[in-house]
Amino acid sequence: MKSSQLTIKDIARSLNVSISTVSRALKDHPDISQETKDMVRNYAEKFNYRPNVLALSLRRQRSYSIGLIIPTIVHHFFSSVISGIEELAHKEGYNLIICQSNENQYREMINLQTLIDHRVDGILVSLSKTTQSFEHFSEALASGMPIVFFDRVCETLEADKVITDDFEGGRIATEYLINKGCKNIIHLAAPQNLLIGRNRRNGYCEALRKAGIEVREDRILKCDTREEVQTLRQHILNLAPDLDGIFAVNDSTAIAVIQVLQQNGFKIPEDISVIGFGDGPNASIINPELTTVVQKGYEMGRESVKLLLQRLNNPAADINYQTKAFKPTLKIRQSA
Amino acid sequence: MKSSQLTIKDIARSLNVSISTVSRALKDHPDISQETKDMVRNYAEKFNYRPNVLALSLRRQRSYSIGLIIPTIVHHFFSSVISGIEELAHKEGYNLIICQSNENQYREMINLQTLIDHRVDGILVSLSKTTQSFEHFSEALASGMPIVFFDRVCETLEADKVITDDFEGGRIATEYLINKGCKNIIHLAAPQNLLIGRNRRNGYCEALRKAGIEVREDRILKCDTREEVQTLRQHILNLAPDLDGIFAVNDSTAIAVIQVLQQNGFKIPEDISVIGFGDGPNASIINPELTTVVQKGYEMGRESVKLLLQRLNNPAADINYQTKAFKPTLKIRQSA
DNA sequence: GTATGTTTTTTTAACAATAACATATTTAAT
DNA sequence: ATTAAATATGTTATTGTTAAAAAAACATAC
Repeated sequence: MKSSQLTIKDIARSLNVSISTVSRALKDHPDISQETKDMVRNYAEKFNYRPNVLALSLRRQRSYSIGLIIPTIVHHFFSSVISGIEELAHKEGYNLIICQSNENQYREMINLQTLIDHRVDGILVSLSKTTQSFEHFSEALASGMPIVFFDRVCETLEADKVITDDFEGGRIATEYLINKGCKNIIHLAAPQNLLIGRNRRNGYCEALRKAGIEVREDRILKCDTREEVQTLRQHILNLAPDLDGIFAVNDSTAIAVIQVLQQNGFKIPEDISVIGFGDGPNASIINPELTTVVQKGYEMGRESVKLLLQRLNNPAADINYQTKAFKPTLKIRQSA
Repeated sequence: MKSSQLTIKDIARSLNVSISTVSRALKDHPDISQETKDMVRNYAEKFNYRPNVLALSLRRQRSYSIGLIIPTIVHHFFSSVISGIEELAHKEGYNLIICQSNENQYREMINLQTLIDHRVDGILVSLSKTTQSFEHFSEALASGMPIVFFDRVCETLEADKVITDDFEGGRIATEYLINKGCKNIIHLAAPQNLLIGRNRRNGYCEALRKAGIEVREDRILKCDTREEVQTLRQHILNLAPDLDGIFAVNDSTAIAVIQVLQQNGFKIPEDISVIGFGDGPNASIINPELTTVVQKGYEMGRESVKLLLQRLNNPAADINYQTKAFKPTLKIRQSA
């Protein structure tokens, strides 16, 4: 921004009035005469005056921007969330500062500090996979920074949260497999430090228990990426002959197993039924199309912003933290 | 940010020194005694002083933030670009304000104004599909705002640009089909107001011409989304018996045609070879895996930031605009 | 013709930080 | 002892904007 923008000071000088007269004229303050208002506004319009948001933020002690800390941007679910956040935030006059933690706790801490330094009015966070301690967040919360956690949240942090009912998701997926007649179902699970990991797993266990099927630890594998499926390839293939169902913690893992199994002669869903979690666009590209738990990223993004704005607009507010849980549904296609 | 943060003023008051002494002590100014420096810095550290970036930006007339206008976030290529941008920008001490144009020119104009209002130091843009006029950008450029366009750029705007060599991409894809023996190749094209649309198409035409194959207008269909494939479904199926090759302007369109063709008994690649453009994760999920032109989103994002920073750091600089073109390569899989 | 009231405008301070300039010490050199 | 230089600190102005307080300017009433 070389040729710096026009300021009210410039206008004041040109029009031979004081700075505050210009300021008030522009915001239609009743003290200013119509004549002066017209003069100022015509001038402002003519030379395309635009208020300096930085100065406003400093003055108002409110920046009208919100920060986002997200584990990875290149991910269908997360990018959907971002899209929902961006949409509503801009509609409400806030702008969005994005930080990527890259699934790294240290980066997450840096990101948080950056956003606080930039005096954002509030922060939206989905935890990184490797985050094991939460003091950085509890400190920020204690200092009065409004934070809304979404999807990957922490049980012990008291704050507003937006989640998918992951337990229910795991439960209905597994129940569906059981109803289809599956008796030997493995679960490809997310890291158990993540609440979503534990919840989906617990939902899986609950469904088995309810059906009177023994929950076996050796049938729960920590495996939540395409790459990990490759790593565990042989192990999975060894198990496969005894299996009739797989519940994977996300779509890409589900798809990766399907591919591995198919390459080794297993028929999906005839030999083994597979269910994923997420319902991204990939789900309808794989053959057979993937049966999966639907997770509404865009809506979750919007809801997170809603909760945040609620907190921003309600004054001190009774610290009555809300958790909004989205009920997952099962999208039935061909893989199970 | 209720309990407002500590300021140098607070420190000055507590320590009974002047504000500027604190300011200088914190930045290790040689005029300040070691004693005072230690005192101030200990205090600052103890009470976790953090400078107010807003005030700094205002003072320095530089915000250390850059803006991004992107057509859609939920898109593998674009989210890869965002990821690359975020990565480098933060590494270089800039933060990133994201705006989504939603393929809408009006939104794009609003986004641009928002970013200018926020006094970002520079802007990164990929044009929306519907953008037909470019005055908003040329005005901003004229006023001295550094802008780097990437991927979807405009020929007539003088600015730094980062692109894929789309002509070359279209050419090598089509050439590969021809070498495989295809003689009846259609092109599913992007809107022709987009330069990438024209370039990919021209590359396609060039390859045909070089091989002595007639370029037929009725073999170029405007069709660049999954949905449009559905709309043109019947038309495509009518053409199909005469075809042996398809070059689609992006992966999702390629995949959608493959699915439509397969559902109607055509064998890919035996009956018809299909090539896409992009090389997203979907490409290896479809069966047969998609042969496609590789487009490096992450790298393009980084390169865009590099060009922008170059311009920000070079003073007035001779207006010597650069265009960085990434040479595309063909990732050969099974669909062609 | 002064007091009071109303309207309109200007001045000042503030938001957080910094740079230029000014001032007060101390030290060193003559 | 005097002065210059070096050292350390404070004051003021600045960035762009707004709000509160102050001050003009003008009008009306007695």
